[in-house]
Amino acid sequence: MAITIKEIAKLAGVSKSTVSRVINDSEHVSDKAREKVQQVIKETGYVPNSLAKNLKRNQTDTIGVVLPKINTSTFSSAVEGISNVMYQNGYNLLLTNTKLNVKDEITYLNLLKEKRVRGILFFATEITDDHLEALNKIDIPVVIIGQDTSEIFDFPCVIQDDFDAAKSIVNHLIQQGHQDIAYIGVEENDVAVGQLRKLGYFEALQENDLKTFSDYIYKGDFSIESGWQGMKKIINRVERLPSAVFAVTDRLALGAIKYLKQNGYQVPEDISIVGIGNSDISPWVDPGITTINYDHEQTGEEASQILLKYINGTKREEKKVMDYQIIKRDSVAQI
Amino acid sequence: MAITIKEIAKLAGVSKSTVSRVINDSEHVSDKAREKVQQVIKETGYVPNSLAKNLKRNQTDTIGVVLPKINTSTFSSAVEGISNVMYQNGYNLLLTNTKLNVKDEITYLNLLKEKRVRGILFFATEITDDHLEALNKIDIPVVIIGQDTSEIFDFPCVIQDDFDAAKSIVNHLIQQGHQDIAYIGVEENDVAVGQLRKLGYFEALQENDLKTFSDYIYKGDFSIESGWQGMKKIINRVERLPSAVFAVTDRLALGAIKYLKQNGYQVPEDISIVGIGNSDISPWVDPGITTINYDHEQTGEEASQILLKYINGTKREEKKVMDYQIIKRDSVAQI
DNA sequence: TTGTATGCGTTATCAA
DNA sequence: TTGATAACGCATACAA
Repeated sequence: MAITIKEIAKLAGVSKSTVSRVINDSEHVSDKAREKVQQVIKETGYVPNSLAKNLKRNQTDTIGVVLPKINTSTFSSAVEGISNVMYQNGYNLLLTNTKLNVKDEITYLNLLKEKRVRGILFFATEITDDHLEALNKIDIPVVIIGQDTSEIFDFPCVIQDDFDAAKSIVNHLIQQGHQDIAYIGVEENDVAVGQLRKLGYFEALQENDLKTFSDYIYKGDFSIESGWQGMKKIINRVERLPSAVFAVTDRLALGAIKYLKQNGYQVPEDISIVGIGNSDISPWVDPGITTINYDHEQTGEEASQILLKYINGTKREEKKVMDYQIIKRDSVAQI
Repeated sequence: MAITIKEIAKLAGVSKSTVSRVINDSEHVSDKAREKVQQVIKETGYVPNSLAKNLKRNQTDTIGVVLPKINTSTFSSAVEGISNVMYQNGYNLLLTNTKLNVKDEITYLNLLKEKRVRGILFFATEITDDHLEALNKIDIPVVIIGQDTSEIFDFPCVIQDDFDAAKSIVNHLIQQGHQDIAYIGVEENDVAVGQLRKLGYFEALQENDLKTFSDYIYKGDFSIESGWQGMKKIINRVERLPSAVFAVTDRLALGAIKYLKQNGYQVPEDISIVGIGNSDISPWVDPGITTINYDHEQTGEEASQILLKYINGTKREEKKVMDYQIIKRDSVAQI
């Protein structure tokens, strides 16, 4: 059992109140008493019990983070950004990892409420009725990251413009002369990545009077392996080879490139490839991947700022759409 | 202000004690009272205040994690493993990110003490006198990850066998006929990566009566860019080209490969390259990188298990050296 | 400037 | 089976 304020008081020959005043840099403490108390604290290595402090103050300095997977650069970068901002503002991070298990999200939301966290940063993938119920009852400031929930919830959200970004990168392909563009994506329960990026792809094609074929469409998961598999499936079943491939993430693009190289195709000479996300390895692989850059760290920072405003009760932004840029590298050929 | 047990009691027409018993699945509650209380809890969305509970019980279910950088696959994978084990055992994670700032480590250690976390997982890079002082006073179970501190501290530690691993992979190069092997490493304040891996390199050379030249040695940081720079420096200053390069991480290897390809060298035909770490992208880049596999997720899990044992006061392992394997891919040629 | 007393929300002890 | 009450460690209003 750790040492308490009471014992410090006894050792220093003062009352608990005086010790408390010293700890909190309060006025009205004689230099003599202050010195004595500080000395005793140093000797004993006393550290105040923040449980008691927070109970008394009825608020904590902890921010809860709910995220689907930690070891993915998108999320870990965002957490990096979050920790930057939150630490500067005196908050700590309670991290909960749902491992892509949607049910756990509800569990964790309740856990965070139990912990009386000051606010919650919620990385959403899909939003179910259970989410609705849990979030509506939570009574804690929440900012949602990654999915546009502005029409469902009264909470602010921070999103990438997935639709526009996908459309832009596919348009870039079209501008380079590509007409037969295949698609390697993910399942559609993830609205932002699975649905919006696909819609962007279709819209770009449509606006340019281009057709797509079901042969050209592959949906898998988020793994690099899935990109490899997708490329394989497409290559093997297709009548006419696509001249370009739009992969909805850089990791998928990397897998696709690997398959092509292993099977004697040159990238971009034979087939061009683009991704989305600008993974940290994308400039370094061969060829460097042309992609959309989102600054995930900045997304985390932005979401944190919005949450802080929310907590402090000042103005409340409803929806923040993060910027993106096309990064042109060497995976696209002009034809 | 959230609703409290007192109000639940009033609404349910029972005493606080009865509500508490219902919450904690205690015996000695009539079905009628139980039902009534549960109903009120459901209606109000009441969630117990864990601050008060923990204060009363004088212990928390929180594990503190101190780590130098989140968005690095080594660390984020380890955190993934940690969250696996800790969640299963009913613990939550309080995450602190030092951003490679050693001074912050001390700050965070104190913060975690203030929070009365149940145990600490400490990812160490270097150990200073300040660390010694802080850790010796902490009075909370700590497990150190990544650096061998068994001779300095009375805390358990979980490490990779960096020396052996480096020696093995360099030996593999030698077995493939390489004699001129360059080194791309990191600064030596990081004992495990900066010192031990270099020592393993030297020892492998020495045991095989091979020489190295100062021209062959480059030390930078952990970025992919640094691998690129290192390769450039070595290529440009060397009299005789090395036939192989040992990079102390896969990311450094990736940077080195990029430089070589950009400058007309073929990997592995002209120069072979190996790394350490088996990054998730290493099988997918071109060529696939021959490397040492550490299972970081498992490292996190192992450290968590040890911490749990420590917390529960059962047997205490002093030092756990994690296993490794050589993964042979396509970045090494036989000569 | 200092100390005493009270309460934060919960659990646990004891008596009813 | 229930309820009143004390206690956890701290901050604070108030009295001295």
